[in-house]
Amino acid sequence: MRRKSKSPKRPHAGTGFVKSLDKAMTLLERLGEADSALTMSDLAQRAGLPLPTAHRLLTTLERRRFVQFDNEQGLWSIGVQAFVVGNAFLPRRNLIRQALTIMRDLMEQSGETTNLAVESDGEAVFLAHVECHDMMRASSRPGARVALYCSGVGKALLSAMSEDDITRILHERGLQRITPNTIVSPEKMRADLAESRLRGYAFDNEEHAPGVRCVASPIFDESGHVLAAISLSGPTARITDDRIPVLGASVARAASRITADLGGEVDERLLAET
Amino acid sequence: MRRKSKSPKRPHAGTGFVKSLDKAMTLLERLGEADSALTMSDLAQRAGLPLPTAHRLLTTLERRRFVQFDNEQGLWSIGVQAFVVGNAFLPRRNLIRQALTIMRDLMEQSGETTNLAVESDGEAVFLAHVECHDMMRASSRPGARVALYCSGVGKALLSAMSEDDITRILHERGLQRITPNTIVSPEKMRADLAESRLRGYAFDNEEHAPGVRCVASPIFDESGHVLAAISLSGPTARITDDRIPVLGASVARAASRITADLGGEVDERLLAET
DNA sequence: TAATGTATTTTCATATAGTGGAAGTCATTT
DNA sequence: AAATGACTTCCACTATATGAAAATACATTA
Repeated sequence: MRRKSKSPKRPHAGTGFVKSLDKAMTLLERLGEADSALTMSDLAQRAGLPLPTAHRLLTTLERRRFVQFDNEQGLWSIGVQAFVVGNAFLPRRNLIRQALTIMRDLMEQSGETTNLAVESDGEAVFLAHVECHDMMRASSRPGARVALYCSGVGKALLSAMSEDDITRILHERGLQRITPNTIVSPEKMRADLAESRLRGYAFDNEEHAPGVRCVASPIFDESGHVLAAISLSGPTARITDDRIPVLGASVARAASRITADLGGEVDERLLAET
Repeated sequence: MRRKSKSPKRPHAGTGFVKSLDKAMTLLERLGEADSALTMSDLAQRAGLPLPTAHRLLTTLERRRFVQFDNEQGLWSIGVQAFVVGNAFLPRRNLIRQALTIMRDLMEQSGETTNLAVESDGEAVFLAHVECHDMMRASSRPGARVALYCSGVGKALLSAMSEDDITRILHERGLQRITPNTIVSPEKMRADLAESRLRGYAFDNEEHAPGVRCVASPIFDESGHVLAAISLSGPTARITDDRIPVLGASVARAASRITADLGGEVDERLLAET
C-alpha cells in the first residue's frame, strides 16, 4: 500500500494524462479567478482555448452543475456542485472546525479580523475567516491565494518550515516588491523569519497592502509539521506599535490552542496564560 | 463483447459533450461524498470506472491539485484547488456574506444553531452555518445536500415556490419515510406548506432526524423569487413546543432582514419588531 | 528468503471520441 | 436593413482516450 516516490525508468513524461480534462480544469480556474461572471468567448480567450472546445467543455460542466449559465445575461460562473465538492476538502475540514471556534474567541477578544490559511505549492490559501464588527476591516475571502513572503500567514507558515523548504520556495517564487515595506532580500527575510520563530509570531508591517498590518502564528499537527497559520489583521491606524506584542501573544496563544486541540505538542506555559 | 451498462438509445452522436470530463466529475463527486479518503480501487469502483481510466483521470486532477494523494497511506481525497474554485461560487457570495452577519445575531439571540441553504436540482444545499455554543447541536456542514420535503430549510424553500414547481419536485423526487414523523403524503405536504406560508416559517418536527427540530424561513431576491432559506435547529429537548412560535418569529424576521438587505421586498411590520 | 496476495502503474493495439475551422443562427446595435 | 458580436452546430480528420492484460511494487505469510 506504500507508494514509492518514482521508478528509475522514465519512458515518456506525458504518460497517462487526459488533455481534455486538463483544459476543463483551466476553464474552471479562470472562471474562479474572475471577479464577475464571464461570457463564453471571454472565458475561452482567458483559458487560451478555441471557442468550440470551450463550448463543449462548458456545457458538459454545466450538466453536472460545476458551472452555471445565466440565460438572461449569457454569462458563465462557478456552479453549486463545485462548491459542494470543494467543501469536501477533507483533510482540512477538521482543522477548520476546530480553528473557527478559537478564532471566534480571538476575534472577540482582540476586536480584529482573524484569518486561517494553509500552504499549497508555495503560496498561502485562505480557508476561513472571522470578521470583526468594525466597518474598516481587511478581509481575505476563503479560497484566495497570496504569496508566502509578504503576508502574515505566509511568513508564519514559512517560519515553521525547514531551511531547505524555505530556500526552495524563496528561490522558486522570488521576492517582488509590492509595497514600500515588502522585504525583497532573502537575507533580510531569513532574519525576519528567525525573529518570528523567537517571538512566536510573524509580523506583516504593510508588506502586502499599504495600511494593513497583521500578526500571525503557525499551527502544527501531531507530528510537528506545520499545518496552517492564523492571523489577526487590520488597519495600521488601529494595529498600533504598542498593541503588536499584545496581539502577537494572543495570536500565538490561539494557534497553540488549536495545535493542542489537534493533538499536537505545545509549550504548556503558553496555554496557561489567559 | 461489450457489457457496458449503456442505455439502448443513441441520443446525440458527436454533439458537444465530453465523456472523459464527465467521468472525471463523477470521480470528484464520489470522492467528495465519501467521508474519508479512498483508495484508488475503491474510488474507481464507486464511480463505476475501470481502474486504468480512473488512474489517468486522477493523476491529471492531481497535477492540478483538484485531488490530493496521500503517499503514506495511498489514499485519495479532494484537493486545495477544488476548494479554491468552489469558493468562487460567485452569485451566492454576496448572499452568504449578508446572511452570515444576521445569522450570527440570530444564533446569539436564540442560542440555537442557524443554517443557510439554497435549492439546487430539487434538493437543498447547505451553504453556511453559525453553530451555537452548546455541546449538543445539530450541524449540517456546508456543501451537504438534503431532500426538500423533510427538512426545515427544504420546506421553507418549497413553501416559496410556485404550485407547478412544488408539484414537479414532489413528483420527481417522491416522499420517502425517514423517521416516524416524515410527511409522506403529497396532500399533507401541501397543507403543511400552506400553513408554513401563513405562519411565515416552516417547522420540521423530527421529520428528517429523530430528536431534531427546526424552524426555517425563505429569503427572496429583488424580483420576488426565492433565493435561499435560513433555519434554527436543535434537539427537541431544547426546542420545546412553547418556544416554536418564538423561534419561528425570530427566524422569519431574520430572513426578512436578509431579503431586505439584498434589495427584496418585505413586509415592513416584520422588520420593525425587535 | 521465498511465495503469495493485493493494489497500483504501465503498455499497447484500437477505434472512439475530441478537435477546431468554417459556416449557420440569433439577438442587438448602428 | 445591414452589420456586429456572441453563441451553436457541422464535419472531416486523426490525435487521443480507452481498457484488457501484463508488469510492478509492497505487505503479508509460509
